[in-house]
Amino acid sequence: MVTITDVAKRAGVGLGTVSRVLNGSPRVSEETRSLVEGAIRDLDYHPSPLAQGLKRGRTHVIEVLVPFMTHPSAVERLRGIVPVLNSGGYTLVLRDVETPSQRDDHMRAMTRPHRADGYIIISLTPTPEEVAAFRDTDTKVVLVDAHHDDLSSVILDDVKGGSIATRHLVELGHRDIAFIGDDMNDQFGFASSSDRCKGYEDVLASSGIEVRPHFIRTAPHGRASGRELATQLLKLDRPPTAIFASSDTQALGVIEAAEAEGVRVPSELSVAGFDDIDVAQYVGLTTIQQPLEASGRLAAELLMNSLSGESTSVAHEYLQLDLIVRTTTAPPKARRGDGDA
Amino acid sequence: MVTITDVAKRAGVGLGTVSRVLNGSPRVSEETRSLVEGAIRDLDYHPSPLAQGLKRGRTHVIEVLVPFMTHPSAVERLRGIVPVLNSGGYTLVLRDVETPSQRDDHMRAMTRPHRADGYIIISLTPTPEEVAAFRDTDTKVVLVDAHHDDLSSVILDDVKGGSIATRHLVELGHRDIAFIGDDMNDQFGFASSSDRCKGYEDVLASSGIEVRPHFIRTAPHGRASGRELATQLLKLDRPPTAIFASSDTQALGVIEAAEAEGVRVPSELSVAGFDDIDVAQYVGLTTIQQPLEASGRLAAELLMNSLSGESTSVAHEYLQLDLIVRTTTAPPKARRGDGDA
DNA sequence: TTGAAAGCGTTACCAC
DNA sequence: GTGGTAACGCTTTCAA
Repeated sequence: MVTITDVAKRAGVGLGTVSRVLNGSPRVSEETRSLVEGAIRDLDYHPSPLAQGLKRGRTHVIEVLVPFMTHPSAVERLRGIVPVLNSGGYTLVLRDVETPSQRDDHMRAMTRPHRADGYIIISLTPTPEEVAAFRDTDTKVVLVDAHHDDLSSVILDDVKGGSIATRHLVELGHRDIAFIGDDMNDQFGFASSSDRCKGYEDVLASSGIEVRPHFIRTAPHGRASGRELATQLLKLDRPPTAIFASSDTQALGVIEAAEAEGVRVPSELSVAGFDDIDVAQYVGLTTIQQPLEASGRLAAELLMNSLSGESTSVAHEYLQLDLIVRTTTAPPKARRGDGDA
Repeated sequence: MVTITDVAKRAGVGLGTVSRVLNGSPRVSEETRSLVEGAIRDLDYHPSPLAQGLKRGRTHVIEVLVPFMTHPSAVERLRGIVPVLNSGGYTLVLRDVETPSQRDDHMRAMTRPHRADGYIIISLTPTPEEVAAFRDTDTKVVLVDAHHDDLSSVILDDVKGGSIATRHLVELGHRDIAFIGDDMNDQFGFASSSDRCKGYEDVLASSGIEVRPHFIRTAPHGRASGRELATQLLKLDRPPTAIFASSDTQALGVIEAAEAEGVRVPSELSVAGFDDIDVAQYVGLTTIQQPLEASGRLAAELLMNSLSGESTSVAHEYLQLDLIVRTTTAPPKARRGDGDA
């Protein structure tokens, strides 16, 4: 292993001088500088990030905390984060969160010294105690898809998104509209699903449609749970004519359920999702598009600015939402049961 | 920041003793140990990974080098890698490779000291010089979806996979079968695509079907390129009745092209892919399934074993391949042009 | 402008 | 068993 001492010897200077050259100090003569640079090249010397980190108190590492990192929306956000980190010369450490205890462990670990220079937290809301710990230890944090007044964040108006999707369904003529979302009692504290549900309820109420509790179903995130929930709904005496799922992943499960039950989409059942993940266009899923990649990019940029000391204030970036109408939503047909009753 | 010295003071012992407790040395009395453990708990002390790393010469970090980390197959492999690393207490550093120069930079950087304890390289084949550097610096490396005699790897028999897919098409009755794959001249040196092409050629030859060069087309990996290549093929005077794409991603592009050209799948064009990524089942894509997640898991396990000194030898794990017949392949129809000519 | 030396937080060796 | 100390590779202060 070639160290700074080796370089110093080779160049015939003190190791302090090599360090100065390395760090671009102006207090080095031109000749000395090129001498040292030559030695560095000859020896193919690269400073130890560990030693630098220990001395400087900074690691040049950014950690990304993300629940279920293989979920399509997480991947899209990462896609936005990575290039920004790269161009800033930062190393990306990925912390996948699959259980509540992992969530807690990682949140706690964030305030430990020598860990990372900054953190991007996706879809997870820190508790007040955790936020207090961030403040006390001056830990740089940016939230994505989660909100806290004291922390910078990149967010979207989930209530509004839920409204847009539901209004689309209402305008199509649907009145029996069900909602499928993430379990709101889960220990992760995902907030977006319940906010989307609120938007759903708002629109129903303002459209004079009764909000029926048995039309609102939640389960842990995932395609399988979406499918299961939809199957229950479809087996109801009076099933919904439209289902708004709070994520595309779950909407995909809904479509699976419809297929399995022999219910045609969209003629017998309209399905709307949320996110516009990659697959959505293949299945022609009507959905609320949120700029996932941009959200990652923005978050990374916010963090870079905070790290470079450019911006010290808390910022909240709101993302644009768009309704993408594809082929899984249509006006409802006259209900089979309606004539007979 | 609380250091080992603080703990030592609090416990009223020397800092060497604290270190011994930390590292589970047997040469500590029971009483002293619990005294120290109490102090550690009281102070919520956690050793600095930087200082430990510097001293020990190990970082407890595993780097994963992956081209286009957001590609579905990369994500699936990562899904397998993550839990193994976690359970081993390792931190995951992700290096996304998007350009040849990034590839080279990261490969070179791997042999630098204090970087990571081990590396998982996905879909990238190191050059002989790079392998020599690994050997000289005793760098622990496991390859996934790439092969080198001197490096442990998790691989599949791409030639065989290409054969299986092509044979399926031949058995269906196709004789005009085209191949679409990754650019073999690209600077990444992806080998799998060309191996799959070899399997394709083998089967054609042994089936008495002429291998026509203009039926073999390659371009940089991606859906868009698959689409473009397929469009060219479809516009030929005598277009193929089946296309074997060396990846599902490209096969998806082929299907897009067929749609755009008004060519029906599978009645007018059969399409087979490779990988069985998540989307494949949605579009009913016939494909060669490879256990992507398992490949990540195996690679991580191989690396863990190598790191723990359990296994010092080079190992090559072969993955199982399965043909998944869905709805994008069917016997060819009598060719429109055949009667007229 | 440069060299020497202290110190970052830890481990491991050497005395006791 | 335990405490002190050197050393890991680097940055930065202090003299010169």
